[in-house]
Formats: sequence, structure tokens, C-alpha cells
Amino acid sequence: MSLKGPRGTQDILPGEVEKWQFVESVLSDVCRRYNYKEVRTPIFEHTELFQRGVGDSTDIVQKEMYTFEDRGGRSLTLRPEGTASVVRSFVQNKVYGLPNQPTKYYYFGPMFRYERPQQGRMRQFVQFGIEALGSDDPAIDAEVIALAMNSYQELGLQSLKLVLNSLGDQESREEHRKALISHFDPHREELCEDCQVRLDQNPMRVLDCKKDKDHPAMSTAPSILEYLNDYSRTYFENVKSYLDKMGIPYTIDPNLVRGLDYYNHTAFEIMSESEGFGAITTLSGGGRYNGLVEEIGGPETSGIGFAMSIERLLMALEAEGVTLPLEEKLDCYIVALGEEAEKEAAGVVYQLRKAGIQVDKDYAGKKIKAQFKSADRLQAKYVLVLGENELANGQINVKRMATGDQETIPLADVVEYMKNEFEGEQS
RNA sequence: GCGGAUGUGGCGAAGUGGUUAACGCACCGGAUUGUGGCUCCGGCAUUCGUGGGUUCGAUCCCCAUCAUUCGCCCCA
Repeated sequence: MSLKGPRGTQDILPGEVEKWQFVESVLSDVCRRYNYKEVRTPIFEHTELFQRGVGDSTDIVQKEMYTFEDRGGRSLTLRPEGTASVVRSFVQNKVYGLPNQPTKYYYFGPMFRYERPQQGRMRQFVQFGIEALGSDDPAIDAEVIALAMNSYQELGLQSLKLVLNSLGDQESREEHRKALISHFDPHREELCEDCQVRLDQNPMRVLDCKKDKDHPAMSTAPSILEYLNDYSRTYFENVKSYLDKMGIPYTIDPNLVRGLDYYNHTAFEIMSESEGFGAITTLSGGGRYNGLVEEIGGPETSGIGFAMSIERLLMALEAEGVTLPLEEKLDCYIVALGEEAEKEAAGVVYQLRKAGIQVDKDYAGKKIKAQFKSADRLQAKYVLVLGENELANGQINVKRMATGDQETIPLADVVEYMKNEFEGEQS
């Protein structure tokens, strides 16, 4: 094979795609209950949107974007995440002016990052995410987290860990930033190269460096939580108490820093604690991004959201041995014998399908035995046999595969008969 | 961007410097003349990721390249 799909992409074939459809339907239904509406935005945007939205100093913008120039000389980028686009859409369509704020959206679709693929990391991957724009009530932070946890639980995941932190507001962060710099600066030379850069650009990110995590200065580093001003502290306390009321357990991690620049106040990640999940344990992450809407050119509007990777969700389901309730059985397979019967069978198939029954037949000219074998492999619930004998008598043979019972009925009644069979089955 | 592992027919997996490259699964056909899941028999014929080199000769040795995969960084 000379032509393969690009690196880090995958085909999702039947057998696997049903899982995606199922997951998608469950997530949509959770959103319906929380009253989040679907929004669909383009998968490419002006590069500038991500530079401003996600942040110039982030890894995503610095080295992971799929950026290209179109024929008109515009710089476009395949979206690396969903929030920037949703916010852009919110501003562009003046959604902030509509009644019924906050605006609660969800989305589902492919994202693109130029990275080295490994387990749970693809260059094209699918995210499900939600955004709540226009409220700075801590209750909605809790709602977003609840929706995330609820989604995983609904799908059957057990080994989850919710990690929570507050990054504070602008003022708190500035104080904390100063404290961090004066704390780490004396040790500057002992830190890894990346951290030396981080110390200048975004000292908070030094905290979640895995290379330097054992450095003595790490454990004594000033925590953001100690630098929260009154508003930020109260806000965080309220978010926690809402979670407590809902009975959602969480772990506070003052070192949880999200990789995107736009986060403030509430930040959270959900990890899988399942054995054999692989090196990457983060299933989803999110947080508050007050100020992002203005950054994109809209009115002062607060926002919070989160995104999960469907690939990682499916990995977690696999790791926990969760089996999704997927229907694989075929309703009905029709076996036709002889040229006349073939023609007649085609009509029967058409009528049954129009009546809502799932039907398939042989198109390879197989003999009866082989046709039955196909039916068996497709896990057909019923096999209808139409041969010369039946044709001559205006009848058709109906076999229930699970039991092997069969009976011959008038050909004219077959649609009604099968409809009754399936109605009975569902009740 | 860095490091390790791997690359044989649809899939899984042996193997050797030298004529016909095991085997298992799957698939197709037959034994069974109009009825599936078991058994038996047969078929699936040239291909050893790609390019170059060493050699009388390479799937097996060397180099390069590509791809897959695991991990680091970072994230979803």
C-alpha cells in the first residue's frame, strides 16, 4: 500500500463506529437534560483567532498548529481546540444580545494538533465540549463540572478522579506571579531549560513541570491558593460548596495549571485511574475564561467550559471493561433460490425495508447453505426462504434462527407478519 | 523536537545467506440433493514495508528512508 492516511489520523470502521455513535447519543442526551444546545462551527479559522484566543505562549500555538495559506493569501488554521471558535461565533453572531443568558453550548467534532502520535494522542482527534457564556455565578462552574462527571458515569466509568484548582483573577495571579519569580529566581540555574523560559513567560507553569517536580524549591513554592484575593477566594469556596452539595468528590491540586493562557479562577481536570490506561491519564479538562470574549472583540462576558477527548473516553471504557449496549443483530435475511425467486425476493426486501424492518440478502450468487451461513454470521434473527416451491404456492418460509422454528406463510402476508414479530419482541 | 521497539499473504504468527517461505484464524468451495453454528477434505499461486549496498546469491547482513507503536515534553 503506497497511499496511507496521514500520520496520526485514523479510520473508524463499522464495528468501532457504533461505539462512537452510542457515545455521541449519550452525550447529546446529557446536554439536553442540562439544557445545553449544540453549536457547529467551522473546522478552520483565521490563524489569528487561535493566536489571540489560545495564547501565543502556549505549546499549541507555538508548535502544534496546522496552519496553511489559502489561495487568497490568508493564513488559516485547522482548529486545535473548540473554545476559541465558539467564542468567535458568540461574538460574531451577537449571541450575547439574545434573551436567556447565559448561553449554554455544546459541540462535538475533530480537532487538529501537529504532535507525535502515541496512545491517546492523535493529530486529528475528536472532542466533545461545552461552553457556558455570560455568567459568573459559581453555580455554573459546578454545573459544568457536574455535566462532565455525569457524562462519564452515564457511560459506565468508575475510576475517575476530579482534580480542582483556582487560578484566581488577574490581581491574584499578578501577586502570585511575583511571589513565584522571587521564589524560583535564586534556583534559576538548577531548573530545566524549559522552566527557565517558563519562569519569565508564565511562572505558574513551572509548578506542573514533571522534570523538576522533585526539586526542593517545588514543595516550598508559594501556592496560588494563598494569593487569592477576597473575591477569588470566595468564588472558589462557593464552587467547592456547590460540588459538595451535589456529592461530587474532588481533590484540590494547587499545582494544576492548564496549558492554555485564557484560564482563570476555576480550573479542573478529570483523570482515569484505571489500570493499564497508558501514560496519558487526562480524560478531559476545562476551566473559566473570563476576559476571553473581550479578547476576541466582544463585550465583557465571562465564560467557562471543558472539553473531553472521545478517543480517550473510549480507551477508558476499554480499560475498565465496560461493554456498551450495542445492537449487532440483523433483523432479517432473505434466502432466495432460483431466478424467479430472486426477482420476487427483491420486491419482498423492498417492502420489508419500507415497513421499517432491517433486511439484507445475498448478492454473490451463493448456494442455500452459504446463504444460511451468511445469515448466521450477520446474526440474523429471522431468515425468510423463498424458493421454487414457495413461489409456486404463493408462500414464503419464515425461520426464527434462535430456536430453529419455522413456518410457511402466505407471501402476501409477509410484511404484516414480520411487523407483528418485531412489535412483540420489543414489548 | 528527543529516545526505545517493531515492519513476513485479510488478520495473528514461525523461519533460514542458497531450489516449492511453516502453521493458526478468517474467507471461498465440496462432503450434505433447498436451511446456519460441529466435523472432514480442498482452495486462497511469486510475497517477506521501501530504496540502495555487501555477496555468486538475500526475506534473513549493512546503510538510508518511510510507517506503526510505546515513552519523554505537553496536552484532550
